[in-house]
Amino acid sequence: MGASRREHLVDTALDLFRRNGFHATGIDKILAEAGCAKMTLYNHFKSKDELILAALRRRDELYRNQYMRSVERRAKEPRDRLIALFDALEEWFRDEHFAGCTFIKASCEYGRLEDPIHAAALEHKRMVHAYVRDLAAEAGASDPLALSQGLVLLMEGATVMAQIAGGGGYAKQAREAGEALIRDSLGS
Amino acid sequence: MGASRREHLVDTALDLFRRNGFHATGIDKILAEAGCAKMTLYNHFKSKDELILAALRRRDELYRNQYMRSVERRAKEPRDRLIALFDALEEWFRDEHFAGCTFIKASCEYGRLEDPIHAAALEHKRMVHAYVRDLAAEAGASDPLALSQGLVLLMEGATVMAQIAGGGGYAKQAREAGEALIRDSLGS
DNA sequence: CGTAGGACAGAATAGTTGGTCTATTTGGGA
DNA sequence: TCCCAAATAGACCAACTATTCTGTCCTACG
Repeated sequence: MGASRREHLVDTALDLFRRNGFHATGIDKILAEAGCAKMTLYNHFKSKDELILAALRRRDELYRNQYMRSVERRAKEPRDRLIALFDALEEWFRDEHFAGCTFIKASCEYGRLEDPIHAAALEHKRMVHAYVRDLAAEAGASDPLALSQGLVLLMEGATVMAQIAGGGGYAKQAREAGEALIRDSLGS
Repeated sequence: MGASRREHLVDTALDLFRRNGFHATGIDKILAEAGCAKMTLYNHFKSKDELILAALRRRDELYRNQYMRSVERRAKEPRDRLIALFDALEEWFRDEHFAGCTFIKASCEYGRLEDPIHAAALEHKRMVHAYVRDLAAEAGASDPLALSQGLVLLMEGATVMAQIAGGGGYAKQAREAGEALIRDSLGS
């Protein structure tokens, strides 16, 4: 169970951070939940901040894998996949464990741009946005960047509103607006 | 200076909350910044949470006044005002004190929907969205609610991205996508 | 079998948190 | 000028924070 103790620590930390926030989650609570000793934490990580960074890396890995897989499972054609972006969002929002975007939350709690935690959040967003841009290019948009930027803002807006309002039909609203943008950029 | 001590306390608390977050801002820091004693805080407010709620009320009042005024100053015709929503956003993002949306941040740090602080954030969003919906109706949109929902998601998305990326051209991107939605809904 | 590494519980660290209490000083209105 | 309400400074509290250290135990490997 050697190497997996670290993973288990990161996973339970991520879960608590997502549910209760970063500042509000003390180390003692993480250790109690994970059922391990204080020194095994500080053996694997220099500080709480490094544990947070590890948790964000894990979340990025999990989210991108899950989300992109969900999009690609739903549609094969690039254009259809642009629309599937929003259906995959809806699936996420419907998850009983949905608690908003962990990276938006991280950037809220660690607001200074030069903070490594904030930088990790920005990096995650960049990766997701690059994925959307690539899809828009594959779909043959006249201006893939502009289209993807519009879609991305709708996605982020829906995510933030789903978090604040606790669900609601925001993915559907975003999808309808997104379809208009796609029509506008790809015709028909 | 009697009644204004309370106001001054709320203002400096709001400023610190906006810059450094809610959990990360202790009452001692607020009191030091405001230059007043602990008992005058607890004389006016039952708890830190109540001070936060007062700060959010103040922020709501300030923001809506400023933002709507900015929109209405920029354009007279309802349709033009729909576009001015994004120009007013840009003005906000460019402000050197811009630090993201305080209400999104509050909902991130107080994630439970039943928390009064979270509820205050939702209420603020509802008010802003109602304003956009009214503008869409005045502009004669075929489906004012649908149009306003699309515009609102673009606005929230741009706000969140401006916060994470620290500025950038998100207001302009949102405006371009918004213009497409408006064209789609109002013609020409 | 012996030993070395890892994880364990738990105490001690020093600092901060939100909140209470008291005793003193201030300032504005009658 | 007097008085009362409000603001003040500052001690005090228990609980919590992240982090370090000690000492014991278990397990896997040589």
